[in-house]
Amino acid sequence: MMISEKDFSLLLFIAKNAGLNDVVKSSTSEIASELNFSQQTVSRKLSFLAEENLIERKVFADGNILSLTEKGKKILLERKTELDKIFSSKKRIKLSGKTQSGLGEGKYYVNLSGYQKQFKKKLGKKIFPGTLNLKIKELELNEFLSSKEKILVTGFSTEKRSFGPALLFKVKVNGLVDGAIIVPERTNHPSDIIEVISPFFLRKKLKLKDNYLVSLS
Amino acid sequence: MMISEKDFSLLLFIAKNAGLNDVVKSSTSEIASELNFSQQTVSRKLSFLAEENLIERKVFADGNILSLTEKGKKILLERKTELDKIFSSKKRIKLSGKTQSGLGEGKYYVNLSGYQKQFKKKLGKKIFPGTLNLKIKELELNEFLSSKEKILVTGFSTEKRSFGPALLFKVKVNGLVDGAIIVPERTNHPSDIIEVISPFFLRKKLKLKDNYLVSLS
DNA sequence: ATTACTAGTCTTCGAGTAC
DNA sequence: TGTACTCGAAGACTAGTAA
Repeated sequence: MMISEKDFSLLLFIAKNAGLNDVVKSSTSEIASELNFSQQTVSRKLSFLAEENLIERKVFADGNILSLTEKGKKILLERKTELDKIFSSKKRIKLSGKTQSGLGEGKYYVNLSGYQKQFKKKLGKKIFPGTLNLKIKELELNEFLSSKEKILVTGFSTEKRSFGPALLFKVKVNGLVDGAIIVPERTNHPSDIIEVISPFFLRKKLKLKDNYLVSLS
Repeated sequence: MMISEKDFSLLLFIAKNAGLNDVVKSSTSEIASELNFSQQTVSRKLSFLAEENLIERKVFADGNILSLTEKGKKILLERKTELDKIFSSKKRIKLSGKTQSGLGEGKYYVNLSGYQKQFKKKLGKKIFPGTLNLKIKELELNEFLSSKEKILVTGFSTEKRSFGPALLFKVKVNGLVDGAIIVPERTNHPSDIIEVISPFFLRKKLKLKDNYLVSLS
């Protein structure tokens, strides 16, 4: 079931006039002139909304008695929740860093299938087999990461050795490109270099060279 | 300009992914599969939204960079405000009263064109030339009225005499019918009788006789 | 890979009316 | 007054395809 904009306006009209738990009495032509629809459209749409169980409707000789059903209220609430989220989201804190040439270490780890599988599952996409190294200010990093959700990547063992767990923090690189900061869960040497993974080869996609300024948000 | 449901979904998609003040990069087909539209529809609708100045759009060979304009944000905010109102409205307090036969006094005052004009302007409809008298409990009345918005009706003078200002409080009679309680602004004798005006002849419309119970909300 | 035009199909609208 | 059916017109959608 897909409700149209006009359907939604009608639902809103009923909600406004009846409230969530009361009824409103009105005729199709009265509603029509209020919403700038035709009388016929209101008639058709009221039937539809009642059929879909979004409203309760009783038709009398002099108009309709209308109220919202639980399902109707739910639809309105869903909309409200979506909009609330959009307007309540805090301003993104940004973190700036400068590109560094990596040692190829990141590439090795990120390529391990024990990690790759989890990246795909938790970030939704296959990750480019390499990392972008950024030099940042440690103090800023802590503040930045504390505003982000932690995603845990568990450790695993191969026949030869074991690999520790890590944390991912989703970011937008230069405001556009999806990526994630990856840090070992228990790092013994705090560092001012972070590694960013992404479905894309970031150096190429963003045309980066060493010592270029990159923003994460 | 009337935006459709699909337009709105698209706007919402951009708002969710770009946030209010940032951009998002995506292709028409990517958005299409996300929203279950066709690629062509997304293309058409993005053009439309950009034309209507609801979004800013830059088209590149590998997709679009999209963000909300102030006008786009405003539309979302309007929706949010409407829904907030619906969900924040307190439960209506009700007031019960019993019908009384009036003295015809109310009818006289309500009929004066100096008042009638204001009724029409402030309540939106021509008022039936008569009042419904209800006997209520004064304590309940105060609480009830304090939850309502006051609408002021100004006094006026004719050649013969002058008429004082009054207050209106919009109500629903028996949960259905629009009406308003009217009280003189400076009443010298507090009373347990109130007068209700309405676009309709309430006694007839609600099939009332003396001493019938009527609810106001 | 993209975006977006064309053209045919499907959906939705409202004027005219019936009841 | 009401609601709501029919039916022709207008609008919106997508498959095919060009660029």
